[in-house]
Amino acid sequence: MKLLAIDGNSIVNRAFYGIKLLTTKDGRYTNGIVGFMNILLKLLADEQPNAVAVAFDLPAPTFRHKQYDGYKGTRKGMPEELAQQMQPLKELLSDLGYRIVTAEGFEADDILGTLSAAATAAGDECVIATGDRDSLQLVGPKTRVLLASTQMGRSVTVNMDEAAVREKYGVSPKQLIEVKALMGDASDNIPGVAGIGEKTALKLISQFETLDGVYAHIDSEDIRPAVRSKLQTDKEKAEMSRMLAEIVTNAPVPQQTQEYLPGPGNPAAAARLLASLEMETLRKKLQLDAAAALPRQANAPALPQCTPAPLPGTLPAGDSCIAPAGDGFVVVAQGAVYTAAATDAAFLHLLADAQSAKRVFDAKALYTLALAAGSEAQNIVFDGKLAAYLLNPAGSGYDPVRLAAEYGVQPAFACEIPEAGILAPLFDKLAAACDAQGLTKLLTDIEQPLSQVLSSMEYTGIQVDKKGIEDFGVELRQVLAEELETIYELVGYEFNLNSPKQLGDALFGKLGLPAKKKTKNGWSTNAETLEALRGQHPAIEHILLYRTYQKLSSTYIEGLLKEVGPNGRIHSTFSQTDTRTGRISSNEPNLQNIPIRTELGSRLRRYFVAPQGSVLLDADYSQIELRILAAISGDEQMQQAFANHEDIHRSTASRIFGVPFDLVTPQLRSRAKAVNFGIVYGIGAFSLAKDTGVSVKEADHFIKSYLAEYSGVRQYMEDIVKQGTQQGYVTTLYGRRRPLPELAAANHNIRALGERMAMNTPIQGTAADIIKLAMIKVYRRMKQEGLAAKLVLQVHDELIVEAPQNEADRAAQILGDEMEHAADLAVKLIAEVGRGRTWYDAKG
DNA sequence: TGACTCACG
DNA sequence: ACGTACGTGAGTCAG
Repeated sequence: MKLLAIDGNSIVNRAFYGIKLLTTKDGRYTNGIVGFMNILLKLLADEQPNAVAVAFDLPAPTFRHKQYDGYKGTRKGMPEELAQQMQPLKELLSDLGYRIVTAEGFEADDILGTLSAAATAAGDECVIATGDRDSLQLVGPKTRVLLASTQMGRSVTVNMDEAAVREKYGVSPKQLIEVKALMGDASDNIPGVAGIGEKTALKLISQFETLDGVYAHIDSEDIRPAVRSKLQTDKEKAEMSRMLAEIVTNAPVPQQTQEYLPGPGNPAAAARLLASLEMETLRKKLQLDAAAALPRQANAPALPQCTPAPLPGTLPAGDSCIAPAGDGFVVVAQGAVYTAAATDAAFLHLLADAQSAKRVFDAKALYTLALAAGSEAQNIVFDGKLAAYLLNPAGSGYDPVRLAAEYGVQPAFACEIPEAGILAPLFDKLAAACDAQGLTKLLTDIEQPLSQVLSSMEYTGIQVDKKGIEDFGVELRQVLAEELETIYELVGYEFNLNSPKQLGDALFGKLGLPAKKKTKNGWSTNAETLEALRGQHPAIEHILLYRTYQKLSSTYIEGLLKEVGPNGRIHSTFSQTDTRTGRISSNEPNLQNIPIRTELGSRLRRYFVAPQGSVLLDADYSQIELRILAAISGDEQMQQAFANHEDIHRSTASRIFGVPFDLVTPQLRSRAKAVNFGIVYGIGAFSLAKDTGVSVKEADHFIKSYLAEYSGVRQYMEDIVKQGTQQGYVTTLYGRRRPLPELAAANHNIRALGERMAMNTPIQGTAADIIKLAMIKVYRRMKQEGLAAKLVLQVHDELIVEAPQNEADRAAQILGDEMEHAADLAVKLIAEVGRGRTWYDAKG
């Protein structure tokens, strides 16, 4: 038999500090639980134990078995963020069938001591998992300690058996007790001998075996006089410490290894708990069924059964619920369940039927399905996926069954398709929750209409000049090869230049260049670092060039070519549920980060084209985030600057540097621009200094002048942080919410991050709301006026339309007008429209 | 899979 | 004393 005995408190502590703060959408912390479970799963896989015991300290011991005057039990209290996680963790472990072991008046390590002694006596093997070195004294012929520790920022587990302990400390595991008696342990309030540290203690014990041995040879020549006098002074303390240092083996806990064989537990309860803790990955790892997580009332009558049937050509009149299920879709109407494939004529008919109202999960996919079939989906009245996103934009993927478990939805009936029974009640619940949180208007007036626009954009795609991209690629690869050769020659040997680790070794190791900052795995080799090394070695500038070309070649040339369809167009996916702030994201490929800042990179935009006879229209908002800041903060200075059509960065420079408007130099303007950006991001002097190249002190001064000059902004920033802290979330102008549990963290850095997010999210999020509104308006106008012009891309503050030549004027007018009038703020919105045959030209 | 790097607003 | 601006996605390496 093999027993795995875990020091629950110690491991959960390691887990908590090793993983960034995670919370559920209602602000319950979960990172300790996640980390603990991951460690547990790894231990189970590595050790394959028969039995498992998880020992915990009891939260508030009423008495101590280690009686000692000085002992106040001053182990560092656990932070609130972790304390909250202990109960659910224990519950989860029990539900999974593992035995929790506690004993009044005994700490976890005493329980481990007891269990390992008992196991050894019974001839069983015992493996102890802990982060506490004290447990090493328990190592024996049948007991190993798996010591979790953090080395250079990464967590490692060291397997300690008797030989390993001897090797590391030069004494036997048991002798570690004697060592500790001498050196003491402040965190355990073990006094030891004053002035004797680990080194001396180890030396004494390796020579004299035990504490008694040391005192028996106190006059030995091998003990230096200074040490001798310390030993003599604290003899009593040492003997007391000897007792305290030894982990006890008589805790009142079951001693038979069999007692700790995992039981059946309660898998359904475990699944429900995991769902409520929003631990989807863990649920999968534990192989618990998502459907098992659905709530069931005790003694509830068996659910009525429902058997799926193929979707008939006509459906009984009435509303339906639709969701993706398996390879196809499930349709629930009038309490009956139907299945349908994406190409099913009956299904497409249902989608296009304007008479039947549909509540769906992922409307965008259905709109696209209909478009591909040459029709248009009608009367989609509710999208559960978008509702779930608005309720919790921090979610990681939205799945109906999972959401049902998370929201505690009771299935209406049982069905072999788990989605079927929960769909209607889930939609009811999500709709009610949106109502309760004031999100309904945002859902029905922005997100839901937008899903149709995005569907159209994805379906339309954007045309590219494939040959042009390929030729560009050939050119780049040629330069890359030359650069690579040059670099190898200059450095003196060949290595993988794409590996930051190998590059770091080359530059800072072989070449001996001064390393700036370190990363977890070595030296940082980012562009900023390399830029600072320019001129110190001829290879540096070639490496920077190589990096740039490599990025262009792999991400943009190869990445884009992979995605060009047979029609010569690229159909990116626009995700409406992936960002915390309400922005849209683009993937496969990402068309929102096509280069523009450098001449070479922006060449790529010449290959995004309009087909023969059409043009591209490009419209972007001018300074939308600063305009929003001016509007929502009510800052009169800033509003006035925009009303006067001033160059905002120049105006800011003039104010904060106290220079007449016309005397602002380009350098001052550029610094002011950096401050404006910084303000939107929730500024810090350090980062502003880094960005502008001035000293931290100067940067701090800039910020102070800015906030003094724009006092409305200062007030707004203070208020929004206060409000976010009180409410636990911040909102945009249109009521979009972002929960900010970080604002409640005890950790200063995390809280500071929360404050920056509180300052930035309403601005970034409101900008996202506004351009979404503009997209809907542009889409509707084009359609209403019978234009063939189509929206094809969105890049956060920029819209791109493909328009036939003869519609270009009209389409450009619609685009600009609708963008400028999408919102009515205290500050006017300005959109600048350009046109051209390529994206490069249209934006010029 | 996470870390690093770098492209965009 | 510490770490350090908001929001994304993709390619690459290395454990």
